[in-house]
Amino acid sequence: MKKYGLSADERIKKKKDFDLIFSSGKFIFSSSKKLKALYVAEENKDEPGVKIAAVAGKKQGNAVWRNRTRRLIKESYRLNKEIFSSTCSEKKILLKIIFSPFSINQKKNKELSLEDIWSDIIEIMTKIKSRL
RNA sequence: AGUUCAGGCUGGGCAAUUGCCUCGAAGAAAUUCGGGGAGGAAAGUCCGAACUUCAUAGAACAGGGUGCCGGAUAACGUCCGGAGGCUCGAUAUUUCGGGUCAUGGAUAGUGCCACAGAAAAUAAACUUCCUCGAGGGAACUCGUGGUAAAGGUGAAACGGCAGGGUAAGAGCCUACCGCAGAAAUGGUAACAUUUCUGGUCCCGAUUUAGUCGGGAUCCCGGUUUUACCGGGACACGGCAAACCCCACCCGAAGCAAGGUCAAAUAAGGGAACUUUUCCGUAUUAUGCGGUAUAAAGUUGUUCGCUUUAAUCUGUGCCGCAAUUUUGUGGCAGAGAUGAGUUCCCGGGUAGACUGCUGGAUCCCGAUGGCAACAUCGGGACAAGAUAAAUAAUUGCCAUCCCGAUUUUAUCGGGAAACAGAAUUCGGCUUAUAAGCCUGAACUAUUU
RNA sequence: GUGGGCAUAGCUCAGUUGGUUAGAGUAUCAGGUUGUGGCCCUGAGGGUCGUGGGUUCAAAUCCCACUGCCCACC
Repeated sequence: MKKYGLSADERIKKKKDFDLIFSSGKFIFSSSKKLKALYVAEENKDEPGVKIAAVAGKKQGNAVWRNRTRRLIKESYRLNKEIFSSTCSEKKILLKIIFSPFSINQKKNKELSLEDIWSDIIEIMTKIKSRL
């Protein structure tokens, strides 16, 4: 597995997984309220690891803005995913997380850059890690 | 020269690092190497097609759409060319240029036209006007007829204006304009231009004159050509984006179409196996009672409790009854129905694959055409994802703006739109920073 | 991909066979009533009828295009 990669195995692809997380997941917000996250942790001894997805609601912006926001979230996760790499394999846990923007939208934050997202992603990831 | 508006074109480039999707090659695999990776609107989903399935013997109705004429096209509500209307500007009185138009039919029928006005659609009633008669001194009143000119309102008033004419008047007559019809010429056509729409006589109704109806002859046009028919006009206000009529077009649904494979599950079909053991009792009945075993249900679990272990038909042997047919009981073994279990078929859900990108394709040139476009020749292959890839960061160079130095360059800072493929094409509509091109309007300066 | 609906005063809604002041409730403001406030009574203001075109003598109403919101189906 690549150190800074984000292949298809590390993303949530199935509709059942999304239904599970949206129905029984736990919320976590960043301190600036820019982002929110839903996560589910389940025991899985065969394939421990982390799976993520990025979701942007339809009312928050048009297609270009939503795509860019999701790419920025995935990019900042990709460069920081070493936070989870050791703990999940030790505890035999499969962690599933959905990130999505919360208070930001296209009208307020038209030009979004990586620096706006970076610190919030790290904060959410460390919070989830401490709760496991 | 600037500003605004309308239309059109372009829609920053190169490199490095880290990633994603897809295709190809290598490898047992992890993975490695190489090729490719958003738009002019990908958008809105407003039209038209291709493609697929369903239904089909054909047609019509209903419903929907389109609407000046000709052409282009696979098709269109699109495009090109032309005609006409409206409008703006210039010129200066007739043309030129720009913009724009859902531009068939109001004599097929129905309906609507507020307020005001005499009247809003069969032209008639009312007021006024005029002749004649009666009354009266007169103003005037009443009756009889004539006429549709006047009524000033309205968005719109039943051709306009001028002259003649008359008792008053009227296309009643005349000139010009408008409208309508016919013919000729030009044009494929829409349409445009030009010309014509007249004269004489007789009879009847009514009358002051006119007018109306009928007829004859000359004239014009057509046909079936010694003949027949038609014509010689002022009638018909607007609205069809009101119903409607006419002409033309449309079968329905959509890639979540459709096809292939196929966990699960219901119905159905086929095959195999199972459908019990012991004891007692009775005989009209394979019955009844007990016991063990198995399965199912109940319960957190065990025990316990409840239910089920079926039904029918031949065959052979034995016992009993009777008259030989026969009846009845037991045992053995077989078949059928039902039930249960397992397997297979079938079915098609989740899921996977396919449809899936090479096509009415794009670029260049020649020929035909005013053009849209067509034909021919040469060349090119250019995203294919599915909770959905096409990205992030940095540097350099271009473009524009601001500031400083300074004199045409340098330094520093900043800006760069609208927007993301989802089966594929042809259009339309809408959004769009900056730069460039074309056109129109306005403003200023100079000559 | 397909189909349907809504937009009118600050708010909730009438009004759409086209017709001459676009109306009601509530809210706001002013006056009255009361010792004061509320309730109550009287009056006033407040509308580019979502935007832009067109048809018509006349458009909130009819037609076309656009914007925003909502709903349904496979």
